[in-house]
Amino acid sequence: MSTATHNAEALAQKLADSGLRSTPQREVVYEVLLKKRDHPTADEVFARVKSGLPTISLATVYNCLETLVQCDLVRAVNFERGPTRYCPNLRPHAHFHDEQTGKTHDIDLPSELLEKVSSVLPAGYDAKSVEIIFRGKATKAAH
Amino acid sequence: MSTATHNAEALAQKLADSGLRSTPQREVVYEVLLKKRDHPTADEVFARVKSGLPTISLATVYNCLETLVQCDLVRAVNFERGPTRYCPNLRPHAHFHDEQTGKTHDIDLPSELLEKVSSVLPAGYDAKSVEIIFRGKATKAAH
DNA sequence: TTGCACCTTAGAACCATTCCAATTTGTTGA
DNA sequence: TCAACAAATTGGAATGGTTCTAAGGTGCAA
Repeated sequence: MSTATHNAEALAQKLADSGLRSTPQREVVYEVLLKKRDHPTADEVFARVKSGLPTISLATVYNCLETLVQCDLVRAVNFERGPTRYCPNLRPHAHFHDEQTGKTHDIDLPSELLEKVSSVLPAGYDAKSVEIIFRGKATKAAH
Repeated sequence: MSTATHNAEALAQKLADSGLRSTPQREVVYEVLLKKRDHPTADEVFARVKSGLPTISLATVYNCLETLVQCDLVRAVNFERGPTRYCPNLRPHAHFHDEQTGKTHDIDLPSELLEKVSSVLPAGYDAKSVEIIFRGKATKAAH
């Protein structure tokens, strides 16, 4: 079975879990995110998706991205006012924002660190998620 | 010397350091941020500032906020697509975003933790700043 | 095979922000 | 003191990302 087929089935499954349908648009949008993990904006996804599905509309791309976020297949990332970016990496990770290049890199986080971070919360604060963003420059490229 | 006067002088000093002038607009915008530290948007700042300076324009509020950020007197905060929020708290701190109320709380961070967090960065990544955002619900109000 | 809920689509509308050109204000040095 | 120049403010227009709306398509379920 090809990777694409496998992803499509995993997607169909997750969508079904939420009572939603799998559609060509949703499949292609998801494939595009998995294929090039450079935190694209909705516009960039739109451009990439069009080569496989020329009649798709921008509104649909927004809809699909929103759906994927709801189904926990994709994370929406916002830092620095500007377009939302999308990330199919579901492992716990931080983002490193390179101020020179504007590129965003994923940084894996040991679960031990996440616990440590959450432990600074005073009583009465119940965090469902933690997001960590680094800003600076990357002197060498990473994966 | 009143607090307001003291703040105004600190502001004038910081502005002068960058070769900028202190103006009534900049003073009032800064006062407004210091007075109610609830991470207001530019629009909210605009509304609050108008009571003291009825002829100020929204464009000026944006300009002043940008200036204050440049002078390191204020932090601009962006999470959740939506308007930028402004925060006069300069101590290292994280933000806790209460998903029920939409309110944002400051969480002080021990410098020891910041070091720990930064230590997860692989070689080649040089972080100038770290931002930490919690999301969840606050079962009791804090400060 | 008809009905109905879900999806997609194009374009209009929206909202936060930035840009622009025209004043106003402040500062400097003649 | 004043002229001249720079810095700052203003209102409105323009922009860019996103959401809304209304209309048309698609596919499962009785």
